[in-house]
Amino acid sequence: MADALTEHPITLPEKPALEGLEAKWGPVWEREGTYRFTPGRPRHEVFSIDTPPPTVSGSLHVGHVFSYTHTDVVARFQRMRGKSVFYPMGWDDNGLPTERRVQNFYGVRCDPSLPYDPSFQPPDKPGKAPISVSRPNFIELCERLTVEDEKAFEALWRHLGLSVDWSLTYATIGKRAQRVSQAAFLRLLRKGHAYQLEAPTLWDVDFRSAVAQAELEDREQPGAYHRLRFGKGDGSFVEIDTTRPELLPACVALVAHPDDARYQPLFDTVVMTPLFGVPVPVKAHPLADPEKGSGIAMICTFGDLTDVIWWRELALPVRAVIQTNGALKPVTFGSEAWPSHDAARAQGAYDQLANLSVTKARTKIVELLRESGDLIGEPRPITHPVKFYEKGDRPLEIVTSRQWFIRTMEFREALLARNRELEWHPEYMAHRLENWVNGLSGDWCVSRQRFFGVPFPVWYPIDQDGHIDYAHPLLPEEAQLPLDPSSDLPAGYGAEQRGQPGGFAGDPDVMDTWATSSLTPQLAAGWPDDPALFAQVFPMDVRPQAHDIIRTWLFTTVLRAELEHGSLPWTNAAISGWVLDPDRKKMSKSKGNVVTPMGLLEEHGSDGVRYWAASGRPGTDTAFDPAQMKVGRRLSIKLLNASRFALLQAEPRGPISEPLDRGMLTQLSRLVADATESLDAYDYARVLERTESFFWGFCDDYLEMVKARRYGDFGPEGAASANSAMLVALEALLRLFAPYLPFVTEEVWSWWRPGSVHRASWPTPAEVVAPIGGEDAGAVAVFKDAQTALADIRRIKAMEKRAVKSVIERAELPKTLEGLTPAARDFQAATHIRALTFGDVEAPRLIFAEEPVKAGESPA
RNA sequence: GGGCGGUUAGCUCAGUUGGUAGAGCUCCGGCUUUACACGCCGGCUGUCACAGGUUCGAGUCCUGUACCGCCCACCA
Repeated sequence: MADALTEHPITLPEKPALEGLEAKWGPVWEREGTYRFTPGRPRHEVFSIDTPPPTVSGSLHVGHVFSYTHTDVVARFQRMRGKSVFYPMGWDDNGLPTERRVQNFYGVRCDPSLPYDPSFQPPDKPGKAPISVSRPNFIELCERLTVEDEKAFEALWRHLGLSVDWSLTYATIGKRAQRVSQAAFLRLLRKGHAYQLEAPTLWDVDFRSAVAQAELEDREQPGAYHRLRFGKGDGSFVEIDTTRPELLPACVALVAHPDDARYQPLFDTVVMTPLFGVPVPVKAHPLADPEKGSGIAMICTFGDLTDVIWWRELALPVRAVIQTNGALKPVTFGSEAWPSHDAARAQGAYDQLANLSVTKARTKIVELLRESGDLIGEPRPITHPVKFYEKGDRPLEIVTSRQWFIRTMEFREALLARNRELEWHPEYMAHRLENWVNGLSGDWCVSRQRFFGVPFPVWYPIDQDGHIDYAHPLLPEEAQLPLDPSSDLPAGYGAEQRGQPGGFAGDPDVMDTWATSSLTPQLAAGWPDDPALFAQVFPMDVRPQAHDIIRTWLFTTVLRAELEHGSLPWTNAAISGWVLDPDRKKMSKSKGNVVTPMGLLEEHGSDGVRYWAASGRPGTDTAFDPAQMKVGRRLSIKLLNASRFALLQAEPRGPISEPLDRGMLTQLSRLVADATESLDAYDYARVLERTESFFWGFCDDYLEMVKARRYGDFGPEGAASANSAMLVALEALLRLFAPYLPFVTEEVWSWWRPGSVHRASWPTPAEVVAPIGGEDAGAVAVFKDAQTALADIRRIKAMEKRAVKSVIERAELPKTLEGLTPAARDFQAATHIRALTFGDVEAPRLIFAEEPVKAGESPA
């Protein structure tokens, strides 16, 4: 048959091997532009990926290899289906990890009040005292350092075989990222979706910055209930439990449940705080839990988020004592804010607390309360969850400060509707976002009191008295972006007016890192400067990411796309699990169980490691398992050798007439149909499993049974049928495996097919059965019976410890296997059966040609 | 407290619309077989977490329970 497969010459290596394939093919792919995105194609011919940008100041670990492989499999599949794949790589160099690394590496500190110094060069080695540099200089240093990190990352990704288009890279710092972040922010501001407010805010006292709800985590901390008594004025007392006695001076009310009969008589009466003699009202509120403590609680400004709710809903005054550094600020009793029945005593007590940290103040006040007799009994130790900033070391406080917010609360319904529109893989992950949106308690606080990050592109006028007029911000034109209000000037002002009465002041804050990360689709897709590219790739097809950052990255990206574009940012969210160590714990550095990815790739081969990764099902945490990598490596080697066998003697060729050949191809076409459907649904693990399973059957049963015929034992027509079928199967199998094992499949492809397998078209069921004129279900039945009988014969030979090639003079098989008759010749050749009959027997009855191997055992 | 996922062989996991329990690894035994000893063939191993229910029939569907894990929560 003069088919297309013979047009290309076949060149086979003597001894094929996996070693060196990464080094061989990586440069070829780069040179040939195999993975290059083609601009200009219409949206429906594009598959675009919102690649997660790894944090470059960190290090890549096996978890990255795991999840990025999943994305790459999908990318390769879509490319083979004919899509132009937009597969960029981002570098996340924004945020605290980079800030710290740059500080330490160069020995510098950022001082946003300094002007930009274009000639600044950092010292070769960091000095003892940190050098202060301007924010623009600091960002330059960051970009310089991360370039080195990015090179190492890229080398690893290339070695792993990610089919990223390396001409499409972006960063989350630098001018472009700032321009996008600032432009998006200004648009929100002009639409009224961003606003500024002075309000109680979650505050990290070490970072001295506000943090957002999404950045919180609970940690179990030791604490203690302290029972305090408040005087009712008639000589009797009411007792409350608190874990934060140091906030007693910040107490503004007591609260109990409206239905709590014990405290109903006290509602709207006034009681006196111990030590300080501050009169506070007793209030009723449904959030008070009668079961907790004594059933009545003190409200402080602010001990926790419940205090904020009570304070707001009960319209209570503010008596803040925690400063931004976490110490208690000095206050004056007898003042308007701190009335007291005994101001001198109150001040005497408080002066011992002022300027102490929270923990020291707690110890001190317990001492004072014990002396005064207001502490009832001793503190009862408990363990309770306390809110922390996820990167912080001390519990969060709540501090009143001016912050920027992006509206989220009023868009909750819209976001829930978008969530229903989004296709999640696996589907159940949608609950995570739904729960998070339903649980939102406030708008998104996006400002951070850090130096490094994207500045808010905003200035404020300063009036003649030197007061900053926050209500009338000075905004730039979008064309001016990016800018830094600490060095750039608002229109109509001169540099000498900075900070002067009648002049202006730049907004000192920077944006939350998620304010930039939430724009990765826009950042990668050229928004707002390249509308053609943007239209070609946005909304993107898929966001791949892990499940732990659904509430942060995924949520904020959906929010930003809704607010800016009124659409989803992508149509699919593919969620990958974590890599767990064999003890089922998350792999982590601190546990010392992290393996370097490059070492793994070198030991098991990239294809071997990818095999392990791709066997982890979407959303499912997967055990780190080198044994699976060895299996993947073995599969790759098998692919080399089986391909070599198929190609070793590819002539003669001709019509595929033999039932085993036709049955095998029919099964393969069904596999192709299933694989295509599953990959469309992101179920890459299933496809690998099915394809692998077929392939082993192909090698162990099909190839073994057609071997003799293929070598010409039954004439040229039989050989031609086998050869042609094998090549059709091989060509399809290589393409099915290509997304998973890109190196070995490319190697084999290069022996006999032109171009790259990764640019070849994805196989279709019709194409596989075309040479046999469509599916041949009858041949499948023949193949299956032959396989069953083959296993039976092999079992008997193994049990009797006979050689595989030992000859069987006569065999009688159960009638249930009679279906193999059309392939009897192949079957008998593979099993070395001379005469074959079928009868009413349960199991095969075999008469071997020679005497049994074991002495004393009679022939069957 | 709310939500989600899981529980199948010693280990890691498949099991598509209900129809006689599977794979790989491990372990054991065998085989120099003209693609592969980086190989091949075979064997052992299960009250499908538990209790009910629906059904001719349940690993699969329904209800409940237990345990593991994750996410969330206003945690005095």
